[in-house]
Amino acid sequence: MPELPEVETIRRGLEQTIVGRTIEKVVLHRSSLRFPFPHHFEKTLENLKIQSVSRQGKHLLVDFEGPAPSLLIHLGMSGKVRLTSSAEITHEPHTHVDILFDDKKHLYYIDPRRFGFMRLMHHKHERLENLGPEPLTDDFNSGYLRKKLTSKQSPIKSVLLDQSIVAGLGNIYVLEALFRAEISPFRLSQSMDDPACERLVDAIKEVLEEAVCQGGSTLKDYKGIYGDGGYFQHGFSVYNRAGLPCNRCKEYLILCHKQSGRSSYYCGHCQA
DNA sequence: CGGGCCACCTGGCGGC
DNA sequence: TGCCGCCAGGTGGCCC
Repeated sequence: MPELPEVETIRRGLEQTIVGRTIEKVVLHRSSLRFPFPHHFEKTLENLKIQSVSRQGKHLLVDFEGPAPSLLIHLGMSGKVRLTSSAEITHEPHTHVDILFDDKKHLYYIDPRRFGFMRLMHHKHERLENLGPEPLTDDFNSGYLRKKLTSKQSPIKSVLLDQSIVAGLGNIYVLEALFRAEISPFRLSQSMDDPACERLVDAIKEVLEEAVCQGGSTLKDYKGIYGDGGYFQHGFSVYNRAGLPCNRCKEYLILCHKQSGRSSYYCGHCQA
């Protein structure tokens, strides 16, 4: 589920509910997700008081008061975070982590495919290696993008999926932004001139901001920390719309072609 | 080294 | 009904 808008929605939900709370107990229902949990993971977190919840790209970062490592969470493809009162004990399948707070609420981590992971970051403010700029900050601008694109041999879509170029985009929002910028996902990066880079940067910011406002996109899985879905999927122009009419030209049908193993949806008429 | 491809997992869906 | 192949919001590692 999770690209930047979904992770940001979760971050906002957690910020309002767990900041100031203290972890009483951590229970793991398996020893690894994508990677093994750190040694002494549970004991390290117990009795820590949450100071803030932040986000870098698709990563969630939980910081604690006092000298303590930060908790880094990546949701992979199917990871979900659910906050429930003590009354709701309903464990859905694939619940791998159970964190109990001092107000007796549980934070569950659920992840059927187990592509997600958790880490402890011991160096405060340690930058996540290899993460590019946040797309919604001024560090991500057309000058920056143009410079990054000139040396690339690959099509524009692959570059935008590279988290070291810009952090937080995934298949959905890359394709939606390319449609808005009227740029084909197959266009070679080197052919992107200044006007094209400006259109693309604007489109990326616009799409992400709208999606964040709507609580992200819910496809198969739910997303909010209370199990509530987002609404941006109703605003898709191309994603999952193969065979439906393009809502810009109203004439051609949205196409779907594989691009390095993943589906690319686009309008062959509006995007060049 | 850059870029393409596969593997890692489970579940849901459509087709036969 | 049942089985099979294919697909899915991500990304680290391998290979050329």
